Amino acid sequence: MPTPSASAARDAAKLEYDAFLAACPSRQLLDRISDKWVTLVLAALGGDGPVARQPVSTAPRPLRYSELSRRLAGVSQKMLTQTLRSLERDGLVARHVVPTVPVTVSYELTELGRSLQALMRDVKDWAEAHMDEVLANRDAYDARTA
Amino acid sequence: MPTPSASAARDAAKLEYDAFLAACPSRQLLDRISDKWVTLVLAALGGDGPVARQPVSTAPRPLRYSELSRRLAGVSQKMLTQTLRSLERDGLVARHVVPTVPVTVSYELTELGRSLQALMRDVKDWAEAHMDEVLANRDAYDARTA
DNA sequence: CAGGATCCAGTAGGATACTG
DNA sequence: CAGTATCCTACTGGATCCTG
Repeated sequence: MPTPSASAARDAAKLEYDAFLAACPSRQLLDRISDKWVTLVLAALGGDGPVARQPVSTAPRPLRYSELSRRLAGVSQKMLTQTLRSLERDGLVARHVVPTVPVTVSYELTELGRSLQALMRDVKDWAEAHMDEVLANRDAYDARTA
Repeated sequence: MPTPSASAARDAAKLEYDAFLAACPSRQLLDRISDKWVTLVLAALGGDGPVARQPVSTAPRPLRYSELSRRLAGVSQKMLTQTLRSLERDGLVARHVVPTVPVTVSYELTELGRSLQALMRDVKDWAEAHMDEVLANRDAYDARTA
């Protein structure tokens, strides 16, 4: 199944699925991945560098559950677990359990996950890079409508 | 031109803002743009072609409110209006009112909006392109945990 | 046509407590 | 450590009615 049909299937899929249609499964998938925590989890697991800022600093490596919860400041354990389960089910992250005591669990991106992470990282970077501009626009809008 | 918040600040912004921090404004912005309807509205206004499939078909042009609601199948008028207002306030879309009777309102992407749309289009395309793979992963996961 | 205003159900998501 | 289970609230978002 996973063979050279990669690019061929990709092209066919683009014609099959259309997120503009309410009933299309891709609409649900879009809804899933359009999530703050999904973006941040992927970013954390993928290393936060724009491309390869410092190959040493935050290189993509498996992260422990506790590392993730520390990295994603403010995330509740419920949302973190829920997000991780969802990503695991969709095959975007792989979960590794080492039966030490207490157990050691780590997460890392799959190939599929990395392909999405590359896109989501850009979105996260966009948000950080254009924050000032957006803030200024909001002020202008609010002043205009006040 | 010693403006502290002009272009120099943009570069610094990448270092200033960090969506991993709960209190950072960019976290809120990330939350805003990580929205199904935002993605779809931007895609609709930007033309849905992957890059330039048919320069004639769905070229980026201003869209009427009713055109948008038809394009985004299943969107409620509340969500559409709310999304458009939010995008307008953030300076991602421009709203044009022509005082005919009844009024004619159209929306188009701003420069800033186009910069984000380019990223979000990739995300939407990703969802459509990898739908089959994700679906297969879900089946495998569900079978495994059943 | 392009919304504004309400009402209301569903659920996302936080806080807390417990467990292998 | 890495969760699961439960409770509970607040907000999301759809449906409906109304207007310039």
